[in-house]
Amino acid sequence: MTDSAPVIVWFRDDLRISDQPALLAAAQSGKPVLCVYIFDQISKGLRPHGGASLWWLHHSLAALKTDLESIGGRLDIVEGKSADVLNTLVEATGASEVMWTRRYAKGEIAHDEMVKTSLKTKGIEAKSFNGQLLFEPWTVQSKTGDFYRVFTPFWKCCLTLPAPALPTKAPKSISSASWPRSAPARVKLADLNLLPTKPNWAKSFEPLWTPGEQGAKAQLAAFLKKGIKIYSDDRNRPDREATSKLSPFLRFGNISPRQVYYAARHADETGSAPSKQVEKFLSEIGWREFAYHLLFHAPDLLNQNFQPRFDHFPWHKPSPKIWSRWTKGQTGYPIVDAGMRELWQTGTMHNRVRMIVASFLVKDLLIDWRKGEEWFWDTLLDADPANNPASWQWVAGCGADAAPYFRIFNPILQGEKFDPEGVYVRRFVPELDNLSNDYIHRPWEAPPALLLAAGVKLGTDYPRPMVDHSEARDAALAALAEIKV
DNA sequence: TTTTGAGTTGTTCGA
DNA sequence: GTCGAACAACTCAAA
Repeated sequence: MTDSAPVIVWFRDDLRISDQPALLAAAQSGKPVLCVYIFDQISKGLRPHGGASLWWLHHSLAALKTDLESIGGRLDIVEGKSADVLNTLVEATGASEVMWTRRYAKGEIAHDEMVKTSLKTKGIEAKSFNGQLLFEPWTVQSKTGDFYRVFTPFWKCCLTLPAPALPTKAPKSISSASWPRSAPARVKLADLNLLPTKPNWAKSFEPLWTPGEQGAKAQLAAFLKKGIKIYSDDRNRPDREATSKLSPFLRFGNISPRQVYYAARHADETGSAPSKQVEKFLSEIGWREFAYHLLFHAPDLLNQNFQPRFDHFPWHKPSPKIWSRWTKGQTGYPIVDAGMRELWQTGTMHNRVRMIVASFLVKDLLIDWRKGEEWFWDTLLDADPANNPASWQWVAGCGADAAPYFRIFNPILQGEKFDPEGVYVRRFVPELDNLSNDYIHRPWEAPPALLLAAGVKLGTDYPRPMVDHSEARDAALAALAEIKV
């Protein structure tokens, strides 16, 4: 009996088989391995997935299943409370060890700690590994022993630390343990009902994304071939193709940050991409690290203003009408509307445009950043427990950054600067297709004859601006002045 | 110990 | 049309 005691690998946000330290350790133990995914939307402290994430999760699990089978393994899926499932499973299987990749949100840490303790009382060892970050949060600190609140010194410090471990290959083969009758009931992936049906709003995602490890590798290869070479120059241009599009893969661990980091370094070393471009890209991976470290050290990042003086900020409670104009991309500012519609149609949004739409919600409409964060959490394929709140707080001005409070994005200027020919706007706001470049970011200023010729009837075909930006800016500055220290 | 300078992502105003 | 200053003021490293 003890000979066949299996090792359980508990998969969570690490849905891959290469550079997967928990899986590798299990394979190297020489014991039979049980690969388990527990679909858990109910345990206290674990944030339920948003809608778009569920779509990605479904396809990631399908891919992981195939990948595990290719090395002789299997993926068993169970629905329920993680702790209950694991406890029943170890009893049923007589497992000696449970292995997993660490996660860093407040509730996740507490939850996994609880699981670890309850396994320990049964004499079962739980081993956790780092597969999610380049540097563990407790290893990066300033000279005073505190955590960093500013990115540049943070990233500088990271780069002086011992280099992250080199990525490892997938185990060549694993021997699967059987699933005893007394173990929790397994479910088929399809029975989790992760995919939208009525209506299938994810249909437009399908041609754009291939979730899973193979898809991640293909995406990385495509980026290394093209985007990374112009990354620093073009990354802010939503009308061009320079971003990596790796974020949802990283979110679900279809690829590890170490794999991305070393692939980019390699591109630099072999001269296939200029250092300047690569360094900029690596610093973006650094921002992901920074967000995770902030979340670890300031666990209430999701709900609480990082700067407490914002606790008294006079947020407006949006009417359903106002709210739907932002979410549906009907604000009357073309760059904002293009972004919100891109999000709805593709499950992602260009980084530059995320800042613009977020600034518009928070500064022009004076709506609490937490509302925006929730919307993004539900609609983004890359909805990330650290990046999402950290970035929203950054835009709102209450986050970890010396962001001057007067940094309020002007949606017209931003559009003209980063989408000068309106290529991006026209893609997602086709009703403005025939409007000339001069007015594509400010249609309400276009001469009536021009609008007529372009077939645009303001207020009918395309909305007038829901607020006057200049007035909204003054209102935001006045509100910000109220909470000045 | 204190001081100084720089810090992802910006905008407006007036010369 | 371009350019610099001003907007307010915290963190962190280096001098």
